[in-house]
Amino acid sequence: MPDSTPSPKDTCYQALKTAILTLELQPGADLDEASLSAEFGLSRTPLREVLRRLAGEGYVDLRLNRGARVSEMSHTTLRDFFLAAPMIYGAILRLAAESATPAQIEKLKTTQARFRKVLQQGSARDRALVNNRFHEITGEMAGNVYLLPSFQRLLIDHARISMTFYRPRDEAMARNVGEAADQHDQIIAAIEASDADKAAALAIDHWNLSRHRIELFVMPGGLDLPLGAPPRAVTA
Amino acid sequence: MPDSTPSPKDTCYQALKTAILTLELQPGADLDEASLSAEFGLSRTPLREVLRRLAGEGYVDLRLNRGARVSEMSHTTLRDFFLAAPMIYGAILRLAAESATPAQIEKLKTTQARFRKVLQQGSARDRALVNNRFHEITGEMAGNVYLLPSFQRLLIDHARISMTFYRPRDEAMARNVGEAADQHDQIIAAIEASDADKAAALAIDHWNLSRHRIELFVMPGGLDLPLGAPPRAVTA
DNA sequence: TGAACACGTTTTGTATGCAATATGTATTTT
DNA sequence: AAAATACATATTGCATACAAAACGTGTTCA
Repeated sequence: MPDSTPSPKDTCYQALKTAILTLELQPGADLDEASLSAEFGLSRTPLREVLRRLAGEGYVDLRLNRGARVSEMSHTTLRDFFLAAPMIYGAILRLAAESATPAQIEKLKTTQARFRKVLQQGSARDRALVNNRFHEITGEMAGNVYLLPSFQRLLIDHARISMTFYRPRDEAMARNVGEAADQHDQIIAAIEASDADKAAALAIDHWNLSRHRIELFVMPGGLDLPLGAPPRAVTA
Repeated sequence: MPDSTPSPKDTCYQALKTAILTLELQPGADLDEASLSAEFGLSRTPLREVLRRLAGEGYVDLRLNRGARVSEMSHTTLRDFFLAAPMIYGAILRLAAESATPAQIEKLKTTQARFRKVLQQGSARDRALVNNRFHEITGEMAGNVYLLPSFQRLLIDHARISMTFYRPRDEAMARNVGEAADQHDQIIAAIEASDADKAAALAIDHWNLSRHRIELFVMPGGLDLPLGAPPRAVTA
């Protein structure tokens, strides 16, 4: 039988991952080896291996002789993000539609059901995590080892960005998030119908919606700019 | 002044990397911690961290309680490879053309000069490594943190596939490799001219040539098949 | 007053020893 | 003779101890 008790190492790995995704550990935060190893009940050696792994996956940055930090999210990365995301996700959903297994589709539906639930009664944290899981599953469906590294790197920052707008006490925002859930349903339908073109198109739509959501958030109507900063056009 | 002596850890990391890229360490090969740590003069602890890092970058696979192996290259990955490569590399070169610095362009030219040199008088190993470096630099130029993970994963297997056809004692193959070098020059020109569309188009061409090279190699004209194995169609 | 320096503290990096898991071989059992 | 099992061996995983590097603080010197 499979070992039901997860090792402290796995626990630590998962905990750090979700803490970073949910911004409980903020970008740039210092990760002290001693305190972390104490917190999770393992010695520094395996903890360091966990940090190495997280670094490889893009969750943290390592600096020689100066410890680990939660990976940064600069403004330049936001631009890079929206350049890469539609292309990668388009390819992922195309492949997912071509080769998803029934079992995977079932898993995706279950996750989508959970997503709708947490949209109604969950926290921003729950929403970001379940949404993240939804997209992770589409990545598993695509099953292309060369696309996955970038896709998962995208999902990390997508989850972190999500955290800023998944607490919508704002009408426009709530409607936007509801639309995202509808798109999830369409994505599932396209995958189930093996309609690769439809799936790829929906990927683009999904990111356009996401970008719009961010613009709603980053540009809530006009913040005061520092003196001397010239106003910039929002659209390209 | 910067430390001129590389640490044993870095030496080990680089050595393993190039050994894997050049197939000196073959896909699936077992990596024994004890012997490796002895070979590179460091203890198992830092060596394990090197292996973890290499795993994160896609060079090796880790199996719980069963050590590290050089990552496999199955036939299914070859298909995935040519699905992902043109898209990713197209995007990389597009971005490279948009934002390469003069210093980076200079580095690319230097590398291309080295490439032409090793094409004439270098080993297959040299050719694969310098070609790999050429494309790595284009990745640096693009500078998009979300695209790089997949791109570097592609470059690993590209280098390993290259190793099989960079020893051309075959006329068609030699011409093909020469064409690749010409394409490199065109790529440099497009980047220097900030011509993103041209660069992206060249990326596609470059992969088509690469695919053709592989077909030449995988289908050299007809090997004797084992009895009972039905002949298969080459094209889809 | 300000900058540089020296020293003590803190934190990261490495080595070694031990525990746990997997592997290979010989023996036993049917 | 084949399969299963028990045991010895080898290899990986983890904890601790030590070395080295970075950081903060207080002092000295211009």
